[in-house]
Amino acid sequence: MMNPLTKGLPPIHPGEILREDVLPALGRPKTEIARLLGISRQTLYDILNEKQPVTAQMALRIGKMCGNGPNIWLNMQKRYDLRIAEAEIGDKLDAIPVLQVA
Amino acid sequence: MMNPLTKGLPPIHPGEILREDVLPALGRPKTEIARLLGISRQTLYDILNEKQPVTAQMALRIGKMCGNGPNIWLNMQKRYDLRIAEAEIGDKLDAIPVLQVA
DNA sequence: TGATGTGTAAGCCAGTGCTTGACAATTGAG
DNA sequence: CTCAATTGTCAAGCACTGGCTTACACATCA
Repeated sequence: MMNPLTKGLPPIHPGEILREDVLPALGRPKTEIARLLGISRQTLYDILNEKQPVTAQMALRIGKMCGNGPNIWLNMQKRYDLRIAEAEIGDKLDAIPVLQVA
Repeated sequence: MMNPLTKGLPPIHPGEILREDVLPALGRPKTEIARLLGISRQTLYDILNEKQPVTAQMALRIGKMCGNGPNIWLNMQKRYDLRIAEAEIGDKLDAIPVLQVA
């Protein structure tokens, strides 16, 4: 049986949405976006290239700029992190017993 | 007007739930819990004392042991992180404009 | 008595989030 | 054409974090 966490969905990094959908829709130079977000240009590129996660602070910034709040972004990152973590320690998880409440 | 993120709820660290409710219900020595989770005793104490966050890996471990999955733990941590981050950069957020879709 | 658990502290290490600075290549306005 | 701005990427640095080991004093209990 398939792991219930997976459900066939690929792990999507928030940077992908930002790069593919959001920024194109805004239609502004990335240099300006970074300046408006109050972060370095390099950091923005790292997120867009999925080399850096969307932290809570970043989620607040991006959520503010997009007008949709931080939760969407942080949730995406959370799901992404879970997938990565599961791939990393999934085997060790089997060794952890499910404890019964005494 | 109150910030919609806050809603009067205090930011609860997952370690508090673990310390106050879960571990007492399990009724096992913390030393054993740490061993079963596959983490160091110190790390467990740091989480219980809210000095370390519940990472994705930790959420998987704890979720497995408690039988309720990782999401609850990671969501709690996410909400907690958002509160902290908001307290840290809340003022700088005001400087970020809400961009209109061109 | 000795083994086990509790709580805390100190120090270490690898990794991460984010920064600045620099570079070559490209685009666009006057 | 020319010059300024944008793009995409690399390298190095810095402060901090997640997790570990080791250690200590105290409490509990077979």
